[in-house]
Parts: sequence; structure tokens; C-alpha cells
Amino acid sequence: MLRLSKLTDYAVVILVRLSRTDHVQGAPGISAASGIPEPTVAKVLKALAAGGLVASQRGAHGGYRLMRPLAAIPIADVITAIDGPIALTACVDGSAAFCEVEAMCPMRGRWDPVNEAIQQALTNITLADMQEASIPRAFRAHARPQLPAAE
Amino acid sequence: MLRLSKLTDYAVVILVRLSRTDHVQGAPGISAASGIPEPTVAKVLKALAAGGLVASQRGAHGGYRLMRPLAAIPIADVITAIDGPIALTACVDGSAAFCEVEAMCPMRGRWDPVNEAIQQALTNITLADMQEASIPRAFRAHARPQLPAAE
DNA sequence: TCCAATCAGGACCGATAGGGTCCTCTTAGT
DNA sequence: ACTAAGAGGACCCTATCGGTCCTGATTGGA
Repeated sequence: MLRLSKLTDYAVVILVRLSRTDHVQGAPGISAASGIPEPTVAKVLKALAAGGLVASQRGAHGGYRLMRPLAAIPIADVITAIDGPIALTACVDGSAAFCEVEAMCPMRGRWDPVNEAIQQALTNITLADMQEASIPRAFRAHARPQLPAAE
Repeated sequence: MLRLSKLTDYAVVILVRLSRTDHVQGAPGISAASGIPEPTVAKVLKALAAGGLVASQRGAHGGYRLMRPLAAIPIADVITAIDGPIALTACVDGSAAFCEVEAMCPMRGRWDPVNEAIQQALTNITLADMQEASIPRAFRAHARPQLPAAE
């Protein structure tokens, strides 16, 4: 599995939408444009604001705007903002408060390297990468272009 | 988030245990040695057998044994055996059967590259790597007590 | 000054699925 | 034949997630 939350998926969509313009955009507008229910959009936006990825403008005609260009937003940040810190198991560094079978468990939290590898992978890909990849959408349905063939 | 299932964690523990000897080991024995409840051990073992990671010997004095050395078992295989194929979102290649907002969604399943990066990371780490990393176990237990209350 | 639009920050509920147990059947040693 | 052990399900319970809503706080405009 390893599935990440749907909210994170929404977050990516919303962030890309925010990148389209400079002036602030409100949750209702983004909802209408993206098809995501408004309360959910608001929830995601709040989480992103708390995570420092977007800035909010309160009051009438308020809304949100990106604080950094897409290329400066690694997906790891988005995931962290929405789902909290990336931790594969309960046994990983930090949340390893207790482990009922620690006396016998032969590899107590040995997931750390794995965790780190994933964090690394997630940090190396930015939203800009994901956005650009969406160009050959029509082709993908049939073949698998895989990498930028340009080389 | 990005949490993987606890069963997968168990699977790693069990696989490492199986690597200790050549002759088959039964679920009850592994349960006693690892502290994991027996029914759960059995469940994990069955999944691992279905995934081709372990071989089963039925009948009296039956049990399980590894089919490959730890170094030949990437974690990706374990995760796949327990949790099913690795797929971050519902929108990824393969399961992208339908998407209710596909008309508006500006990045339809753009998670593929991310997905692939993670798969790559997970394939490059084997159980042997995790096992070896567990040497300084004694130190970790003390270095990370409960809470940093002292300081 | 007052009102309305909009964000902030919760609480709240329903659905899903993961963790765990158990039951029955088949297989193979003794 | 009897018994120990795996195979392969069904099953329930709980945690978590997805989603909605409500009540303030803030700010621009009438």
C-alpha cells in the first residue's frame, strides 16, 4: 500500500492552481475551478497555511497566495503539511516512545534508513516537476513515455 | 504520514528470524520467539508465502523457510507481499481507472514520478541492510529514552 | 460605523480499512 | 488412523481518514 492521503492529492492540485496568478484566491473560487468541495478546499488551505506553504489574507476579498514558486516546494513539504511528519512505522526515530516487544524485536526501528531514503526521494521532487510532467497526458494513456526522452 | 502497515513491520522481523536457520520454523515457534501473537504470525507468513518470499512445508513438523537470502529481498517485495502493490494515490498508473474530477484536475495522476522514486528507494534497500544497521541497538535504547525531559 | 465576505480553528460524524482472531479444510509425518 | 501444522477463508472491532459544519476574528467597502 503505502498510500498517502487524498487530501495531499488535493493539496497539490490547489497549489498548482494558486501558482497561476499573483493575487490572492479564495477557497470558493478554487473550489469552483477545481471541482473539489469547498469545505475540503478550505481545510486543505488552512493546513497549507499552517505549514507555511501559502500566505493568507483575511477579511473581505481575502484569500491565499503561494509563498514560494512551485519549483521551491518539494512534495515532502506538502505531505508534511497535510499528513504530518513522514514516519513509516511507529518504531521510527522520534516517535519510538515505546515498543511492547522491544526486548525481542531483533531490529528495533531499523526502518530509519528506509524512512530516510523515502524522505530523500520526496525532497528531490518538486511540484514543478509534477506539473511539467502533465503535458503528454494524452499519450500516457497508451504508451509509457517514462522519462523525458530528450535526454 | 505515509505510514506502512504494522503487518509489514512484523514481516521484516519474521523474515530476519527465518534467516537464522536452514530448517523450517513453525508459526508457534516464531510467535514465542518474537513476541508477536501467533495468529498474526500465521497471517503474515501466509502472505509472505503467497508472495513467494518464503516456502512452506505442510503437515506435521511443517513450517516455513526463506527462499532467498536476506540480501536478495528488497523491502519493496515485502511491502508488496503484505500490503499489495505500492501505489501512493488512487490516481496512479494502473489503478487510474476513473477520476470524477478528471476534467478539471490539472495534474491527473502526476504522482507517477513520485511513485517511481519511492519504489526505487524501496528496491535499493534489502533486509540485509536493515539487519546490519541494527548493531548499535544497545546505544539507541539509552540515547532515546522517553522524552527529552532532562534538558 | 456597520455589514458582509473571508479566514482561523475547532468539534463532529460516517465510512473505510487495517489489525487481530477464529474456524474449517487439507496435507503429511508418526 | 491420528495428529500437528499450514491454507484460506470469514469475521469483528477499532483507529483513522475524508468530509461537513459551526463559531469566532479580521478586514474592506457601503
